[in-house]
Amino acid sequence: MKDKLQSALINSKLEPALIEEIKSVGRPKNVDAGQVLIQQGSGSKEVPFVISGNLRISRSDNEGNEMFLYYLQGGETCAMSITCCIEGKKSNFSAVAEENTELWMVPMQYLDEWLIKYPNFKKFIFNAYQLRFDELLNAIDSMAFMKMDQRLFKYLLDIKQATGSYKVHKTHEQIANELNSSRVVISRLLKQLEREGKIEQFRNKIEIL
DNA sequence: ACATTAAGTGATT
DNA sequence: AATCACTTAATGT
Repeated sequence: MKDKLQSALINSKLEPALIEEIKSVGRPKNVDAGQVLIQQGSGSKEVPFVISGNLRISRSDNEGNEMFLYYLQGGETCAMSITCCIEGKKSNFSAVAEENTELWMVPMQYLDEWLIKYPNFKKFIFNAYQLRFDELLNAIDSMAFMKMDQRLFKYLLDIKQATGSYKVHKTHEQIANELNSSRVVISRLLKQLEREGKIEQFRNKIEIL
C-alpha cells in the first residue's frame, strides 16, 4: 500500500522527506464502491489522500437530495477536508466512493507543521484548492447556465474521465438523484442522446460513444 | 409463473 | 423541466 501511495504522489512534487512522513504517520483505508466516506455534517480528524479509485463529491441535504459537484481521483486530496480539519468544522459536502477506492488517512495534527516545514506542501494544498475552485465554478456554470441535457452529457463525460471507462453503471434513477432531477426527465434526455448517437443504452448501463 | 425493478410515454402544469 | 399515471421490458425467485 505504501508503494502505491508513493507512486500516486510521484507527480506531486512534494519533498521526499515529506512523502516519508506521510507514509509513516498515516494509515491505509479501503472504501468499497458505493460506500459513504464523508457524510455531510460530520467532522473528521483525518485528511484523506486518494491512492486509487475515486470519490464522488456532492452537496446534499437531509432529505436525500443530492447535487453532484466533482470527482476526486488518485494522487489528489480533498482540499475542503483540509480546512475542515484545521478549523475543526463540520463537513459541508459528502464523499462517496464510486469504485473500490484506496485511501491514505493522515491525522490532521501534522498539517500545520508541514505547511511551515515544506514549501511544496503549501503549493500542493493551494494548487488543490485552485483545482477544486475551478471545478466548483464549472459546477455552478452547469447548474446556472446549462440546460439539463447539456448537464447530463457533461456528467457522463465526468464519469468517463473519473473511471477511465466508457461504461456507466448506473440507473436513470441514480443519475436523476445525483443531478437533483427526476427519473422521467433523465430517461427522456438519455433517449434523446441515444437518438443523437452519443450514447447507447442498456439496462443498468450506459455506454458513451 | 409471478413479483419486482428499470425504463418508456402521453398528458398536464 | 417536473409530476402523474400508466405501459412495457428485463430480471430475480
